[in-house]
Amino acid sequence: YRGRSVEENLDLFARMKEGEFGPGEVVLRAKIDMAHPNMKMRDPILYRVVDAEHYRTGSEWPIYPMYDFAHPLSDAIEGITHSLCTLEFENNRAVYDWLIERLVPTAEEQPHQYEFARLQLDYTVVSKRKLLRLVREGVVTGWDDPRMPTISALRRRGVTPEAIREFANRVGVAKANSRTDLALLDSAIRDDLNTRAPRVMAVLEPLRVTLTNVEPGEHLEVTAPYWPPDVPGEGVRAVPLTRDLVIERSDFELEPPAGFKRLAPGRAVRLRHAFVIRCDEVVTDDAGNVVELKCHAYRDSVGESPAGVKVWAALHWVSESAGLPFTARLYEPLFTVRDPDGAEGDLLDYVNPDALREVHGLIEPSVAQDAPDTRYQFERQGYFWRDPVDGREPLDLESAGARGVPLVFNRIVGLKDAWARKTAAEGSARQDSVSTDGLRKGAGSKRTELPAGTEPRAQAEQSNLGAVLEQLTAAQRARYDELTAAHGLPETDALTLTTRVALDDLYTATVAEGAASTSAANWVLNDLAGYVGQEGFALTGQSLASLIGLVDGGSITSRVAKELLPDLLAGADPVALVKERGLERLDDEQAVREQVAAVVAAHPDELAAYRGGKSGLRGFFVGQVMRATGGRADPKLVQSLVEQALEA
RNA sequence: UGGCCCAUCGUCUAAUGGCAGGACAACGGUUUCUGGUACCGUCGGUCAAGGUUCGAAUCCUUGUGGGCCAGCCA
Repeated sequence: YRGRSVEENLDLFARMKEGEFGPGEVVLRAKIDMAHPNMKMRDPILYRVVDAEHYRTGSEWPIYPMYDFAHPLSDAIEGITHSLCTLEFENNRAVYDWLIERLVPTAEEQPHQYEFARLQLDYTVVSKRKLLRLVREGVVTGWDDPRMPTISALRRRGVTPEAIREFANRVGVAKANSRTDLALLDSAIRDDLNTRAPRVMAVLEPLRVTLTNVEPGEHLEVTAPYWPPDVPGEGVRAVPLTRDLVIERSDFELEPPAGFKRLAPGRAVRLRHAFVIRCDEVVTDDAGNVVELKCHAYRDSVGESPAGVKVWAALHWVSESAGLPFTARLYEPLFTVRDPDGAEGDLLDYVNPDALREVHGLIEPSVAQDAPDTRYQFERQGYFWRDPVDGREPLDLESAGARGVPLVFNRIVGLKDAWARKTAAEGSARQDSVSTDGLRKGAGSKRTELPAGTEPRAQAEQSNLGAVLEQLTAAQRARYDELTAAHGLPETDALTLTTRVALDDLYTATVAEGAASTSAANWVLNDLAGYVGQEGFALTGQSLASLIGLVDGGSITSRVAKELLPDLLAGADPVALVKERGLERLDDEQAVREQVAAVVAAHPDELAAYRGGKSGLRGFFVGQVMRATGGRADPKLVQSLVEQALEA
């Protein structure tokens, strides 16, 4: 079909549009190159017949463009300048450019496609297909299940847009495939919520505390500020304080380990915002579990320290009779491995069964008066808000005391917990010493493991050269011998020239114009290899030879020569350019010395740092002088003068 | 196997060929009625080997590792 005439194709396309053909019968393709190394360029399909119901045109319109056709056209029509997409479309850019060049007349109007790496997160997957499977198979409750990495899930969990943007800023944009640590997300969320979440007290896993010297019916009240002193914000609330309280189970230890700063038998701690209590008696059940603490209250210690009593910590608490029962949903990473995509076997084998944990606790009653979308910090626990789907029933204060009020809080993110970190670290250290290493997954880096058999690399390369030489044709072999023997080029250089004809042509032309063979080879191989063969490459051997002459003869610095390169590639004459722009090398010691002095004088801080031992700054000074002279100063001279000036 | 892309502290990311810097994490300290916050400090990196250059994370070559492409999907 590639040979069919334009007229015939146009007619066929018109009939395609009229709906004469069914799906699969005909297709419109771009005639590019069926042998193109990039598969996307092998005559890509542009239009096909689709038998589908469109939400606006119904089944009237029968043909639809492929992505590769629609993308460049819609960009051009909409006046897009930079079209951004993810890395997997890199190969498609060739088709994009091919179409744009043919369809958009001027370079100024031509849009360009740029690719960037997709954001991937540790311990989760972000591919829509895989997330869909989690939804379909009921691993999660839906796309907005707070365990999911979707925007709707983050929103439901309580993460603010500002936190997500800040996270995105911290991650940045690059072309390297990477996988971001969840800690980066967590810290962005905490930074955001720290200044906007009022503090309240909630006990997630309650342990009963009875204050022996507070009467059963006695109703005390403390006034507590919503904000700590270091966070701007005003307002207070009343917190009921009664004989019956609860504290966090983890805030009491029968036998406190070293470093444990909380409540234990005989110890005293402060009830946050209230008085200090002392644990006098521990009540256990038949199985030996701690079920209740009987404590003495230092009732005069609100706002002051009781004399002669060591206060170990300040603990959050809630009145058992006045507090509101609630459910807390605690979220952990969705998967048990850092990279579930890369793990062997079925994805679902790595789902973390504890990604959602529900606990039932008590919260201070003040929250009943707040807007339902208030985000709180539960002191010493984390940031929470009421789940927008299951936890937003209007709260009736009258009935709030009654159990069964649907008060459901999501943990948005936990607070940093130095104590938990410490105990976890010690725990795993103990484990490691017992178990064989590697049981705790090797969190090691992606590429530190060296491939097996890299030892005898030098040898391998040696024999590799021999093997490559074997494969050369007779003509190539002759050329290789000529370059190594007659021209005196190193083996690797000779080999590259031998196998890359375009480079060899330029090299030959340059040498023919009188350039030294090693200089010519260095320039061609090191500085020009990336440009030779590109569109608009107009550098001749003559021009290169005269450039080399200028450098080797000491007329210009190599730095200036390299800066001239873009002009030379476009066909400019080096000698004329140097004359026109006044780029001759600056050898006048007095003039350079003045420049050095000026630069040193202009950077007193750097000078002090250098003299303080930051010797790398010498390069900074050299660079500044080179810049000041437009790259013209003889770098060796600059180097020695800078050294003199810095040591002076 | 071919073509294209990528490689910098444990993680993410900067650095017109001229100071390898920042954030997170970790570790230590100060402050604290949150083992939070804030502040100070410490540790730690250019995948490897060659080459070009006065000077290379940056340019060249080769190697290694990773990603993408062979749908009438996007």
